[in-house]
Amino acid sequence: MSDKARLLLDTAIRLFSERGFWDTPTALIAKEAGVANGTLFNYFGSKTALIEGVYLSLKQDWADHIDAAEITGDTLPERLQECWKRSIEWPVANPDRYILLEQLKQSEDISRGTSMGGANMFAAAMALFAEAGQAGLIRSLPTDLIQATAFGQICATVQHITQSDNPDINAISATSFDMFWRGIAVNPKGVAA
Amino acid sequence: MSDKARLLLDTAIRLFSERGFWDTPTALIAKEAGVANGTLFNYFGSKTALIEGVYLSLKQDWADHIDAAEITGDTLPERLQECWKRSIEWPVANPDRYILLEQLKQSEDISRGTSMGGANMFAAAMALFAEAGQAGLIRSLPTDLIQATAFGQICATVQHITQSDNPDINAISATSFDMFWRGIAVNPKGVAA
DNA sequence: TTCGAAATTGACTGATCAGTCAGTCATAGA
DNA sequence: TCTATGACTGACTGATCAGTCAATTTCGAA
Repeated sequence: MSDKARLLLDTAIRLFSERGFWDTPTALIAKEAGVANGTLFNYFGSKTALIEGVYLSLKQDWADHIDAAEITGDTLPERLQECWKRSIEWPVANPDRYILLEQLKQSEDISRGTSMGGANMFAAAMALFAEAGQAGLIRSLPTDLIQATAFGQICATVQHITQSDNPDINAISATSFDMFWRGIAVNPKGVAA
Repeated sequence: MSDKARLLLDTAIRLFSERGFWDTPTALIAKEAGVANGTLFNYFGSKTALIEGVYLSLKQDWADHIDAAEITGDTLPERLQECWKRSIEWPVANPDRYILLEQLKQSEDISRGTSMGGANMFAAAMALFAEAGQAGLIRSLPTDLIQATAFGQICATVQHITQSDNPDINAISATSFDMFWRGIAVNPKGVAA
């Protein structure tokens, strides 16, 4: 990706966060990025293409945070908990970007193809779930349901943290993972919150 | 609410579902509702006011479904499970309206005041949680986190059902409640999925 | 230094649409 | 029947904006 495209994306992310998609003319994005109106359309063929670019960029940011370093931990649940914690950190650290991403996920402008494409944010976690299933640590439950539940609970945790004063992020993250793990584990005793 | 306002709301809900907010001109809503352009603005002062009306109407629909009949059940967990099941039924039965509601919840057009206002969809469930807490059935966890988690897991369950072929809604609903209850209960043994 | 291709520019256009308002008309009350 | 009321109408306006394109600038290669 060229520097100009990167600059336009970052400017768009900032302005979309501040003003919303439909109150942010492309001309303003170009102006704030310091390029001409027409230049924006050299890099993104339409406003919709720009919005899709923003979506993929935010998703990639989140995925990169989760995959930033090797997942370590003695036991599978510990490694899963590490994934869980990282998944919560990015939205908490980047609330504006997270809100924007949530809006885009629902938006009619993100085609089904685009919404599926790009980074799979939870590839690492999914692999660990598969391993845990093989190891007999998880009760027999639909994989889809486990994944959707995990994502739903992570978002719920983010919301709870965001609304708290002085939250202890690590503690809340551990508590919410404990709730989740008790729900799916064959023998949840092994993990303390 | 007058018949005309109701008619305009229903027409708007249908068109917003079919075409999205920003591809639905107010003139089209009025036309499809069989009234003049200007009449829409007699009932809703602006397009934003109309959108907020749609949001409140959908939220009320969902709440009405949950509160449709007295919650019965011998034990508190059974009554909670009944609430859980009803909460899932409406989105599954009205996927278009549910998707629209999710979009609106994120939308910049719904002011914080509006998003808080209107029916509290989970008032009945909240009361039951409070009772369960008093009765010592629930572990010590932040109330906020429990509520957010419940909502997140319900939405995850809806997503899972929506993506399934021939889903057994009652069974999945029971399974997902079981996952949730194991997460928060002092002694989850009492409830079988 | 010259040349050509590619990148950049920004004034412009054509279409869209929220919201207005002067006028119409159905109805109720006298 | 006559009149007053206000709900309703729909053509119109003023502003907005995505996207275009001919002109200009940049820059690397010869």
